[in-house]
Amino acid sequence: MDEKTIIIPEPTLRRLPKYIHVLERWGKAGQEFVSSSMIANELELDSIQVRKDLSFAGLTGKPKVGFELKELVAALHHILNWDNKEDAFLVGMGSLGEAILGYQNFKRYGLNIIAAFDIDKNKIGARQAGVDIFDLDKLHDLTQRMHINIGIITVPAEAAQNVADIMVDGGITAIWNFAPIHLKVPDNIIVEHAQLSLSLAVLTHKLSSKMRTQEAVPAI
Amino acid sequence: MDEKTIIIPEPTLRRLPKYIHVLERWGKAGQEFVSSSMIANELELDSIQVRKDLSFAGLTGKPKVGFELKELVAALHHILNWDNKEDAFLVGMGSLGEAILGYQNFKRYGLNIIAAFDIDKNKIGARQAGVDIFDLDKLHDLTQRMHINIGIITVPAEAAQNVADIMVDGGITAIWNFAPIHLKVPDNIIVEHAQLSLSLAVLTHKLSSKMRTQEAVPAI
DNA sequence: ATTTTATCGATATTTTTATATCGATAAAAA
DNA sequence: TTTTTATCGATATAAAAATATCGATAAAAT
Repeated sequence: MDEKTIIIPEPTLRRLPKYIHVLERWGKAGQEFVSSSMIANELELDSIQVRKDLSFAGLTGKPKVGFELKELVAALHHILNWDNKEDAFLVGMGSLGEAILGYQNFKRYGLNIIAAFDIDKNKIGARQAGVDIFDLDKLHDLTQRMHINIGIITVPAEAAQNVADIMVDGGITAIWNFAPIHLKVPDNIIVEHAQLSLSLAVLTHKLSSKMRTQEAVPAI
Repeated sequence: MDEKTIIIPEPTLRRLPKYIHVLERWGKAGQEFVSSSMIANELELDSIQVRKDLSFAGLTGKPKVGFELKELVAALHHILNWDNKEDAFLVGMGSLGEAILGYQNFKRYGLNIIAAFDIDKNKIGARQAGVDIFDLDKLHDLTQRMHINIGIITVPAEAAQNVADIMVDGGITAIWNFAPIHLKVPDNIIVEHAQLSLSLAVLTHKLSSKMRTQEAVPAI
């Protein structure tokens, strides 16, 4: 009842995986307690921010020692629903699709890709990373019959909207979109754009501003 | 002189590629002018926000018609330094590394990956997507000799810090990091984390909140 | 020729996010 | 046992980002 009313800010959501990653690493090393300041220090964040983010986990930390590590990891996983396995379909077996299929780590995040789709006859029927590749024709039917919630789009931009339409029609409720195009879907469908170019944009812009600054102030 | 003093907010930087993508699509279709509201409508954003973002391009739009499309695309490219080719090294020829190498589109963003590195003897010496794969041993020397600015890290988390250290030591100034770990580098080095898990976190959290809400309010 | 309209661009307001402050508390040190 | 210390957690403030307002203007419609 509480869980659904609390809205977690997106910037916080994006930091939670970072916390999980450090905590899991420390957990393997045998650590039992962690404090906000330890995490902040490791990730070069503000400890107040970390504490606020962690507060969404709903745990109470002990003064002077912090939080019980395993408990905290479990709570963070729960927030992201990474403690639940969720089946997904992936469409587009180009290089990016293959990479995502091959990247076993997603299973740790509860993402279980159980089938892939493409239009290329040479790919259809084959298996990749233990997953069968089907004809795109089958997407609608299989989505519906298997009650799949998550669809991953790794097709070229021109094909993406069509794939999204088929997914939505088949009952998919969340789309992870890697194509560089804004998908138009009904309001109740969740779309997360995971476009590498957005991240690259930040990098290249910062690099060029930096180079400009250095040119302006030559070696002292 | 103006260019370096104006700081562009990161949320804006992350939207610029989206604008570029739509504009290029429309440009191919023969469109000559675009308005903020057209873009906003297409991307489901606020037109005021789009106008403010576009203002960083430094162009003046005409009332009633908007901006000259080609001019705007060029200006946006320039902000991101995508009108300049920048050589880069990629380290880690796992599935993600291969995907990035194979994803030719990055060339459109000015990113030119000219060599790849790994520690796997079976991969070293081979070519992938027209790029030679070298022994990691060679990374430091080649970075230095070729004055490479951008390093891309696609190795497992455990190996990432070491690779980053070698890159920094070799003179790299910007790192695009795909490993799920926070890299510790000197202040003057730019690091952009492009971790898929951050984006997945937003998706899975939203999906689970949505499912909880639907459970609470069963079919009407 | 005049009015209407869609847009820009500047400034103002609101909302969101990040950061600071401070009392309370449990562990460690004196 | 008392003091010091590191932390939590709540509340307050500041900074950043998103959104609203409004006059100016050029194109289109009347």
